[in-house]
Amino acid sequence: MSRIARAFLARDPLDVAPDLLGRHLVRIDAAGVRRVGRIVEVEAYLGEADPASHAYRGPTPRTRVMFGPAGHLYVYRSYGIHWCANIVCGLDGVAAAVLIRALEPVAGIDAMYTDRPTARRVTDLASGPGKLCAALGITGDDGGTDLCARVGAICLEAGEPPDEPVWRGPRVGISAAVDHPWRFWLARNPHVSGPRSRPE
DNA sequence: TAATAGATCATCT
DNA sequence: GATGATCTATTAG
Repeated sequence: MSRIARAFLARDPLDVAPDLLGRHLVRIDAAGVRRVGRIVEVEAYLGEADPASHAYRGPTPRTRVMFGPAGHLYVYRSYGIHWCANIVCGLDGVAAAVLIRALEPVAGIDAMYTDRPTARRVTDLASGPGKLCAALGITGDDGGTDLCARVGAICLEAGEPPDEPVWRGPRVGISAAVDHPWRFWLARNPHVSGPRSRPE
C-alpha cells in the first residue's frame, strides 16, 4: 500500500477534491487496529479567497496549519462537540484545504462501532464529518499530523478509483459563499451524508 | 418520515 | 459575548 505523495495534494483544491474520492483514509488506532475508510464525499475550501473558509481572515493559531505545506491534517471542533478533519492542500502559503465529509468503512469496522455507539448500521458509521472522526478516533490531538510522512498514525493510500459518476453541488452547512458547487461525492454511494441527488 | 431543539466549547470580536 | 464546515433524540403527522 503506497502512501499518496505530497505533490498530489499540492495543487488547486478544486482539482484535488474530486481526485480524493475513492482513496483510502487509513488510521492506526491506539490499540494498533488499522481502521480504513474509502473517501466518498468531500468539500473544497479555498482559504483567504473563500468567505466560507476558516482561513478567510488570515492565519490564526487555529488555522496556522492550513498556511503550511500540503499533506497535513487540519482538525477543528464543530459546535463544541464534534471533530472535523481537513486535508491541507494547495501551495505553501495558500490556505487551501479539503474537508472529508463521508467515508465508506473498509476495515476495522468493529473498532469503529465501539467509537460510534449510536450507529445502527454501516451507513451510520462515517456518513458525516463529525461521525467519521469519531469512527476513526481522530481528535484535536491529531491536528497537524503529516499524512505524507514515511511513518505515522494517519495516512492516505491509493484505494480504488471511483466506479461510478462523481457529482458536484453546493457545500453543506455554511452561511457564506453558499452558491459555489465545491462539494463532490460519488453519485450513488449510500455512505454519503446529506443530499445525494444531482443539483439541476 | 420530517421537522426541530438541545448539547457544548474553542475561537475570534 | 456570539457564533458555528454537526449529530442525535424527541416530537408530531
